[in-house]
Amino acid sequence: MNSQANDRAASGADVIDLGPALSLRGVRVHFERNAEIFGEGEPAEYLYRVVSGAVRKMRFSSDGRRQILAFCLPGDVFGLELGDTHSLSAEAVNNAEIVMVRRSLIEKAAADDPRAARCWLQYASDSLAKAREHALILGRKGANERVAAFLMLMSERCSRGQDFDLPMSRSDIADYLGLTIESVSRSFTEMERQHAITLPTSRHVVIDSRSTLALMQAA
Amino acid sequence: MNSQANDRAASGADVIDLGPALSLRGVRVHFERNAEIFGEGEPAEYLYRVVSGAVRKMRFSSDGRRQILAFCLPGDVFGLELGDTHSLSAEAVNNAEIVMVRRSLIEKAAADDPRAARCWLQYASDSLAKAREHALILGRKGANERVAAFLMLMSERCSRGQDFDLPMSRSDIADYLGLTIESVSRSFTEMERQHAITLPTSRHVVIDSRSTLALMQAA
DNA sequence: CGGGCGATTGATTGCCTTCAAACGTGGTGG
DNA sequence: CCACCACGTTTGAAGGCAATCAATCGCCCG
Repeated sequence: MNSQANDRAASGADVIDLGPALSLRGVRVHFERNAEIFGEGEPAEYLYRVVSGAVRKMRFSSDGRRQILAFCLPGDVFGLELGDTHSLSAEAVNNAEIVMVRRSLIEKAAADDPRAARCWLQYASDSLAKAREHALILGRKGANERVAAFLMLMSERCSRGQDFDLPMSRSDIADYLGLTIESVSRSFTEMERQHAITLPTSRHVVIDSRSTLALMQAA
Repeated sequence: MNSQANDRAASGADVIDLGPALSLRGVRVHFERNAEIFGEGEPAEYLYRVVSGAVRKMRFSSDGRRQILAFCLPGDVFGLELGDTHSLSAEAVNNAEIVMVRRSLIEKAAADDPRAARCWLQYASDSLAKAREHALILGRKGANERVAAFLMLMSERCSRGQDFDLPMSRSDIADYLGLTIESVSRSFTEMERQHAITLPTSRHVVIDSRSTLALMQAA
């Protein structure tokens, strides 16, 4: 069902599109749940685009704690580096279809065409905005606020109505928000108790009151 | 001071340098302590470079809490946007000399010269790396870890030996690290107690044991 | 000398983490 | 088809750490 949407959107799903002036044909690859796509420090030879499924970008702090910096959902491009190596790791959250394009193609396009360079710049700028938004969430003190903000984000990305499926586990959410899985779970329960959401299953979220959710996010 | 500005022997103090291929002459301006340099949502007509002093980049969450996203120290470039408006505010932490350059000059240079475009890209990429590092600090759980990590960062930037001056107040540090001023103060005291640092004054930091500090940073 | 501001210290509260156990679901093998 | 296990999730109880409230200190400046 979602293959329909994706096939249509890319008019050939094996293309990576960074803007009107930068569209490149690539190879489609399948990654299984929890498979590593690339690791921190590895040579950055490709960039990637999610066709279906989800990807987590992550790093480990020196004491072994995992930090998830972002989730990539269908349509998102990731792994594009300026330097020679990847500055973080990427894994498939669940079974995922990924398109890969050699980075050298991007570099050539950017060197030849200023408009392509601008597309690349736009991508970098968007990444920065997302990273700042994430830092803002992490700066929030309360667990409920963080989880509410996360749900608002995900509903904008995933939802075509009032409900959607979370691609990732509680553990992933916890590592993204700087909390424990127990705290995340408790926040979900609390939001259900306040009739902001309903959870038919642990992964399926129904937004009952967007305003209540927005309230929890702000305070 | 105009004669100073025209003096090329100023070794480019009134020049913004984004790399070998992108160097632009600007105007030097003075900002007083706590003066706003630009506000969130304002038109982004200039980019800036710190000559002396320090600048804080910040946003406010919906409930009024201030979040500092980064400090800019001498040499740092800030305020360069791809869109029409600034995505955050900037204020002088203390009296500061700032060089301003019209953004249109950068855009023209980038459109004409691919190497200039690449410098801009490099700047964006560096900003992203810093934002991620910040997110990593905020994701760490302990207050001591955050403050230790902050001191390590600042000592790399500010210090030419074992000691340096912090340009910003405890309140600024707290809003950067997602803590309260009391927690920051207690962490400083704790690090003094462990003989990692000494504080001759509240702003002047002496690093007594970099290894102890590194240990606290890790966890 | 007095006032004001930032920083430190102390006492208490509250929230999140930790440790622990129970629950539910999906998958496998009997 | 059902029993059973594994895994992710939820819930409970207790402790720890940072926030909060409040008072004092030190310093700069008038």
